[in-house]
Amino acid sequence: MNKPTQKPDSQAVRALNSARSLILSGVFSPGEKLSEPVLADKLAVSRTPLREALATLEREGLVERLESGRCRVSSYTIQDIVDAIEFRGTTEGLAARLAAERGISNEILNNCRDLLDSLDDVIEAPSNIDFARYVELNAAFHTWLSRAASSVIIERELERISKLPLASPSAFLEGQEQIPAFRKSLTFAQRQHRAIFEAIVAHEGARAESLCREHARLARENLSLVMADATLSREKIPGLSLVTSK
Amino acid sequence: MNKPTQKPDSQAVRALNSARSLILSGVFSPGEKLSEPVLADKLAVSRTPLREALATLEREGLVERLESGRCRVSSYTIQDIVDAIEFRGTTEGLAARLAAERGISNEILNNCRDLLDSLDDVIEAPSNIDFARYVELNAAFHTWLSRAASSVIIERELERISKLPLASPSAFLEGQEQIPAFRKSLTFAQRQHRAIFEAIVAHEGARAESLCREHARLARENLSLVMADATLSREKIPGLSLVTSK
DNA sequence: TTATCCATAATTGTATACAAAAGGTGCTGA
DNA sequence: TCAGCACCTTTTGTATACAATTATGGATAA
Repeated sequence: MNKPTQKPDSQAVRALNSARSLILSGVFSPGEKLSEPVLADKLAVSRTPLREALATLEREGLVERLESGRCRVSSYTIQDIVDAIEFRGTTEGLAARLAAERGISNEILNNCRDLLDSLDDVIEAPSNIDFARYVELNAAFHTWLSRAASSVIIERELERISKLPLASPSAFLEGQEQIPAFRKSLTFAQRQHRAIFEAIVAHEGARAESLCREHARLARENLSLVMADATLSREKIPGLSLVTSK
Repeated sequence: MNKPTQKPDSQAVRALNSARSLILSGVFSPGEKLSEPVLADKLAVSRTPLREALATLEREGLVERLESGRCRVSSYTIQDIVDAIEFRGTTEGLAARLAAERGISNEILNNCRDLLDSLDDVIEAPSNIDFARYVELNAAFHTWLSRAASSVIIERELERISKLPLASPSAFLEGQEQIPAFRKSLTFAQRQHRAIFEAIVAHEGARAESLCREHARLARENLSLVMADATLSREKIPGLSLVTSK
């Protein structure tokens, strides 16, 4: 039997999730100062768990602390986002290289095979693509990758990096739906997924690494598309409101 | 005029520094559970700032939280340390590659030239090497490197990575002093410093990157030396007490 | 002896009070 | 007009109290 009773979220966790989504959805603007009593009141928690939540948001890069101790919503440039994506690509590349060099168990390999087959099914669907399912499977592939090196350090770091604003592998997928070249892009991404996997299986560390880096460039392309296309609903993409033009 | 009056450390900062050094120096053993009231009493702060300090130590990887909410001193395997060093090398490599590709200002370049010259002076000293000075300059070089890409994201991440247990560029230098091959090792490291710098200047991104990775292998070698040599005073190296044999 | 259960102690999560510091505002004086 | 200052407000940092949860230890029964 699994545990049927899971303990309810603590106040700190609730405050964290609420505050995070308020920031990512653009309710608070970059640079805006946050008052602890005011925010605590809005989120219906006391200052103690709220301060804990703010500390977490600070390490996630959504908020920064001034010397005075006040909290401010972070602000990023497009270059910052590009750098964060590059950083993720490099670290995923490290994970893939180590996985290739060290080898991984058949069971874990098969997990990924199933994932890739499911992704193929979604993409080759005759009717419309089940978009939510693609996002889910894509995230699962990247989670698999973060674990492929069998290193708790690297898994932890990749999990952290994916929380950096707009650095996650799924960050720009939401906004992509209406873009014409969309289906082709997904097909290409899936080809890269397969290639990364095959390289790992074949112990081709260098190839696995550079494929991962190139794969991350897709996110960068999507960033460009999103920023260029004024007709796109930019506010749909969580965290994009933190990006300032300057 | 600079600010003559710097505000005193907060209770949270004092608690953080005290607790960190207690853990790194091995006063607390890996796996040991920490009681907030007891620790707060020992550090002469109340629980509120102590909890803040513990949250910071958690993100630094020195402490982890059980599902019950209790705090436990983290435990690492040698493989974990190897992975953390590899991760640092990869990220420093990214910083160096970006610096090479993007170019950097003459002023910043000259800062590094001065650093490297000073390092040469220390190493080529006729009498004994000023060890503390070497450690200081070496750390300065790595800080310079973290800034060379002109990316706040990468600078921030490298700063974080250097706080992972035993992943810092200076982590094993303390224990190296008595090792015979010591001076040769420093000379070799300094050659690598120069080569990394020259590669960045020449916009040779790939070379700068792989040199950084290879440079980080020195830390791995030192780790092996320290673990192999039973005569060495392992307790001198901060954080090594967190490494468990299994 | 070993497992189970209950009572007790200790621990964490949270709210709140208060002091110190920072920020803001309007007044004064040149 | 504008700089500087005093006063008031707001905000953060910290201690502490209390409730809910978790660990502990011992007694009891198989």
